[in-house]
Amino acid sequence: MTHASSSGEAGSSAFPDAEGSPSPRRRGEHARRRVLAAALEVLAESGMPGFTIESVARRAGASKATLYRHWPSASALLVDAMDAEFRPIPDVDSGDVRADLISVLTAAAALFDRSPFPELMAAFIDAAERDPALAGLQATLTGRRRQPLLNVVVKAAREGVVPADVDPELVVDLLAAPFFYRRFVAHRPIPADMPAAVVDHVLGSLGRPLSGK
Amino acid sequence: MTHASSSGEAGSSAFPDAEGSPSPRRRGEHARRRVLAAALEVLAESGMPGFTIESVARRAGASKATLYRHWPSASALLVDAMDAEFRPIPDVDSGDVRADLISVLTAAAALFDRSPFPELMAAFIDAAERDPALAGLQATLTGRRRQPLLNVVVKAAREGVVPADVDPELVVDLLAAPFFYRRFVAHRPIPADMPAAVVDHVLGSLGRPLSGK
DNA sequence: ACTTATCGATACGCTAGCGTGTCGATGAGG
DNA sequence: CCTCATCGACACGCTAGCGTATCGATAAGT
Repeated sequence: MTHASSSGEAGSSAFPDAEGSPSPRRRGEHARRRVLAAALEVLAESGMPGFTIESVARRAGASKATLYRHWPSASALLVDAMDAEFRPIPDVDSGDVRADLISVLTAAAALFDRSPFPELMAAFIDAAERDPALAGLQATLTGRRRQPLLNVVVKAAREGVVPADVDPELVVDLLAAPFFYRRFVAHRPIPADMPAAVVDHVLGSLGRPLSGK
Repeated sequence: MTHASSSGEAGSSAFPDAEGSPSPRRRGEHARRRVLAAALEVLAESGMPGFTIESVARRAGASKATLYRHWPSASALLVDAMDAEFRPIPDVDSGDVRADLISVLTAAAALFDRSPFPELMAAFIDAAERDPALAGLQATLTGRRRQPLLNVVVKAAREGVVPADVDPELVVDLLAAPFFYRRFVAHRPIPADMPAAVVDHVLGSLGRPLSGK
């Protein structure tokens, strides 16, 4: 398989290497990268309705034939582009759990204010709803972005800063979710002190789990 | 103006009444309702890319001319359709704050499993990102759906079940957000006991606010 | 029963994207 | 320096949606 297929796992990012030729020409790599970047630009600007082979090719200064050479469909192209965009996020570990959480969440909140992330995210949410390959990729990418947060929470649990019987994944949900919710659902502003407020609420609940469960 | 314009406030839902005729014929109401229902079906099935005047008309068994008679654009039609779909949610007040919260969240979580709500929501998130009228409508509709939760929280604060100095809106965010996040961002399942777990975490944090704020 | 606004159907020219195919140009590997 | 895979460009027939216009049919109000 020479390109990311819409049914395959996310993140292969394999070159289009012909199986017969011993040492394939790699001139295509430049074109490929330009197309991936153009794809994200188009998606951010026009959303799924405007995400079109012709439109991406035009933006990339590439020929349609080149796109079809690399990807079998617009959906497959989108998978590759999104996978290339969202790289892993660096970890933090200052020793202070609260500070680390606030730091990560503040960085994340900043993303919501800067193009093209929110537009891409919104378009991707819609697309993933109807394309299983995109849904799987979104799950993978989300897990990737959750990792630093999860690491801090797990470490805190190991050190006893937080009770060991709580589900770390749920804690990460509680921490990260409000920002997505405000930005994409409620459409209300995210104040600068929101990361601290969220962290304090969640940490507070973990320090003193309810008895009446 | 005879129809909901894309720049107007949400929820006018006015009939198309000609200003000159004293007693306008209202046959159009049937057609109008069929079209609104069809619009939501199409949107849920095909997302924004497939949300098309022709497609909606076909589904509604209506003529394109009829659609253009009622709405100036596809966006205006979408505003009306979404506004008609999401009616206010009934309040709950059993006297038990925890039980009330869990009840509302469980009902909400059930929505995520049943078409066409999630598909509509996803499509709407994308659409609202690029159309200010839709963004405003989404904010209005979201506020409408938050109301029951907000009432419970405010009541709890008034009764002292919860400290009075917390921001009720933020509490509602913390309660509602994780479900949207799981469904549309993380693409992970929502277990049956998640509403209780979320409520307990959030209530726990409110019962014992952090000192280090 | 008559009037009349609204209806569904259908047709129009137009644009845009699709997916494929064919060029000559080009640039990296041998 | 030569070769050949890949490139960009362009053209093709096709489909789908756009927005407008014009019909006779229909059903509500009088």
